[in-house]
Amino acid sequence: MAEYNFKEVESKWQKQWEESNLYKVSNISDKPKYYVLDMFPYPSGAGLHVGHPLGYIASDIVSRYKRLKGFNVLHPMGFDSFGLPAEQYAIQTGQHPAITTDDNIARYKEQLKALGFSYDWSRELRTSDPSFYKWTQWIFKLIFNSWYNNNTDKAEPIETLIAKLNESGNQELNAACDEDTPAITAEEWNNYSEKEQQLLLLKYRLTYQAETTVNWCPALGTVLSNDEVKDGFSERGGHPVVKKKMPQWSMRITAYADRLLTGLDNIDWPEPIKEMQRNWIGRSNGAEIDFAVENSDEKIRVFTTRIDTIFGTSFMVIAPESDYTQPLTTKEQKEQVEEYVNIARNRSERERMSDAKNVTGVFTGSYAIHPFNGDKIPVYVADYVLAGYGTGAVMAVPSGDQRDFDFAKKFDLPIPLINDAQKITETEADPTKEGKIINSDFLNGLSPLEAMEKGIQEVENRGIGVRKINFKLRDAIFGRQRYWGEPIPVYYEDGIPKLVPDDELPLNLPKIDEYLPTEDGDPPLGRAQNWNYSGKSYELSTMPGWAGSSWYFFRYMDSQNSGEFSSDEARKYWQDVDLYMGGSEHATGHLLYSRFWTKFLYDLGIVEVDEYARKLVNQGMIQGRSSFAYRVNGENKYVSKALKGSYSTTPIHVDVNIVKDDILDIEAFKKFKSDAKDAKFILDNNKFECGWEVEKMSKRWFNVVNPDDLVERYGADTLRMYEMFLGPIEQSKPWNTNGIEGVYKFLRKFWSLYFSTGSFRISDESPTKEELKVLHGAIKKIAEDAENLSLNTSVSTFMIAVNELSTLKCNKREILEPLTVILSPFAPHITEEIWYLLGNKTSVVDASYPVLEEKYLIEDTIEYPVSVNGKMRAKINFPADASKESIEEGALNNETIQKWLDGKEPRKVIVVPKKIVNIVV
RNA sequence: GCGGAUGUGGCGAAAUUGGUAGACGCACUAGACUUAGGAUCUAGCGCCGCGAGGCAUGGGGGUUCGAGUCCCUCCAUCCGCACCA
Repeated sequence: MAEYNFKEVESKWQKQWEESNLYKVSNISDKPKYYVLDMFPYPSGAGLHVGHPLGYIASDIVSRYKRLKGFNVLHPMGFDSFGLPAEQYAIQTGQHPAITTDDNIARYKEQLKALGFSYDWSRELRTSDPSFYKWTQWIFKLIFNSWYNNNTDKAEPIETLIAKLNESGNQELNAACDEDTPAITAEEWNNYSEKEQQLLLLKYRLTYQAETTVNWCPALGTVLSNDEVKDGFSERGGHPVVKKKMPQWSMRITAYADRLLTGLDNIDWPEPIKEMQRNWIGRSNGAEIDFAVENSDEKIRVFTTRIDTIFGTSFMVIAPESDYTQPLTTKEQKEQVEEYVNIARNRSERERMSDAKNVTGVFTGSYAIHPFNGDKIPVYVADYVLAGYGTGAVMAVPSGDQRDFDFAKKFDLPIPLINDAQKITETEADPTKEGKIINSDFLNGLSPLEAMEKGIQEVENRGIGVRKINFKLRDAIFGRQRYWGEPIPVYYEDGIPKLVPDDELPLNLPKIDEYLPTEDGDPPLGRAQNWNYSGKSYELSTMPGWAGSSWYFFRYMDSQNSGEFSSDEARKYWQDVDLYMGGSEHATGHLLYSRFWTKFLYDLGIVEVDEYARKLVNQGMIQGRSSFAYRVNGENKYVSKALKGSYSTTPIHVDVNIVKDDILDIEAFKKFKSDAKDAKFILDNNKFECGWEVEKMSKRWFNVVNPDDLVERYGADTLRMYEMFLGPIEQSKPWNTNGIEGVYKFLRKFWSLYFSTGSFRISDESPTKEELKVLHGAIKKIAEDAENLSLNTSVSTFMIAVNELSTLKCNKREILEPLTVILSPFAPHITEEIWYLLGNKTSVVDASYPVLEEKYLIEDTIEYPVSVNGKMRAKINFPADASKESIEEGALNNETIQKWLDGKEPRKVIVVPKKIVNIVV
């Protein structure tokens, strides 16, 4: 077999690997552990496209590299198999989503296996599998049975809360709870009925059911979490979303806001992801202040981060949905306010956002009293203030805040200046933090920063407010009115949610005959027969998509364990993920929720770590690169790109699979587009060139490139290396198959190093210094690149090494065997075959990474570029052990240099060892 | 508007972190071998110039003997957030 036959080689070894369970990993090992995790895919019907494997290939290379380096590597794969598409397909066809899902997974696995990934498939998991969601339900129960103690700053079992309530009520409690939790004494608590007690506990539980404003998507018939809504539309499907009040299961993620924020400092994640999470959590420091209301007992409590500007308050604004609205509206204004509130309430998110520039609002008729100077301040209702943030009311400082400014202009309210550095214009406020405070009584003369501190102190002294930290983060809605998700292990007794006992788990998803909501508007589970716990109905909503993915990384450690979430030994050994590879689109969803659950499990002592992924790398998105042929308007005629300027044309999408190097296969095009079969083609240089544009990879634009086709044509090893060669892993880029030939050519050249005159022939001669230098140079560079994931340059390094060895006609075992080993993470099949041909009985996977010998890299002489006044002149060789002095001496006395110096004395000589000699005249 | 990232040949990209810019690959050009092949090999390939040489890392300015790299400023593209008080 002198010719490299990738088909034969790849299928042979894939079969071998599978039969011998080569990639099975043990939880018991003396080796250090390394855990490489890919974000598991949702198995969609479309199969993998060429963008999906990008991260998988990179993580597989790292896994294989770490194995060679002597680590015990956990590298699992599974499927996030609950989700909307399978359910919608079920609604249309009646086919059970489990069947669709199984089919899709089978196809995904086939595709993944064809790429030669070193996954331990014995650990495969699926979130929709009862043996997996049993533990998702188990965690749900733990969360339900916990509360957050702000004093200890961790979650605790609900029993400790009950003990405190028995003892002293909730007066001394410092806990995360609902806003409307009443203050009660121990006596009151003890006099509560069982039901009343349970209702109160719900206000503390880390997952709870409450009437909440939710994102309701009528088209999908379900609620969505904040991160599933983009610009007022659902992320999946792009349907409009409205705000609606509904009783919903929620997770009290807000209890963890601070820890989720500070935890970011200890993990090696990309800065943009950390920044997105920081913004999403949105911590801000400030104060809450009470404003009295004229002729009323009401007080308006506002939140501000700029208490230094309090003397610039010329009006107040409350949110339309705010509880203040009703009591503050006077009789005269009632009609107007109600009308406004109604309009505001019925506007969709989308309308509200697109209309953000239009300032609207209505006077309530009430006046607040400035707490420091006693001024009368009119109170307005306006929808630019949100009910959900802070207190739902603001003190408006028009000179310092643009929204307040716009409002003041529109309603002709005063705009007092409170800072000597403020420069406001006709249209713009100035929120400066420079300058000194003016017109502000006791704050005068202070800098804004000083004034903030003094203001807060004063407010606290007078007992009219408190220092306060606010977060943008909201509790996460946890229920979905869908079928294809984990059942929530809860039933209802007398309207109180009760947990299904552990020994009844998993609570299996029941069979139903139709997947639509019931006639009464209940979720699909309302159709299930016997969906009850000894006569008491189970919860009808299911868990959201992010439930299973919030903890799956712990399950891989011991995924077949049926008695435990995972064994202590397994978790103690694997600890956490060393490298997590996945897309940045999960920044404020999965990547935040999973940190939350990990911290929770850590608090309960179930897991050992409070951050589960040390290092995260985001692979870039692969975009589509659409090809276009230019059709002459009004004629059945197409024109090559370079000539289209002379015609009036319309670009027509062309299937990228019939275009090579931007040259169109015209015969294939005639078949692709039936109405073009008699078309004329105006060529340029005998070729028809297509234009191209970057678009999302989608069937619609005929720009989907399927990895199977490329594996068929070039083999998995070529595709793997080409995807890495494309550019830095973190970078998004359009897919372009141009250039794959170069990698294919490389592998054939590599192969031919081992063959001469048609047969495998390898020499046992000792290598020359030059050959050793090539090898060790490669070992060094590849190891460095693998450590910091510069996999694109490693491919280049291999190409250079193979080219050089090929030029040197080197076929020596001592060189080629180690080269095979360092290439094996990148091209596992071809190297496995070579390894076998070299006479090894075990897999190349079990080889160890060759030891780098720096001595082969050290040169006898070093070539220094020599420059005069910063201008490069030539390279001159110096002995490798030359000192700075001897170089100066040598360089200055060099005849050529003397000529450049033109007889002048050098003013300065700079020698950077191994780098440069620069002479300044 | 706020936050983040990125700008280098015809294209994808390198650049040991301040030291010969464009490695490696694609495309292209010329040649060799060929029972013409989508095989292989050799050479060329940033721009201007016959040449010596000059100009080049989004634009402008600065620091330095020396800047793709550091500083200031402007511009463009992409991504995220968006009435968060």
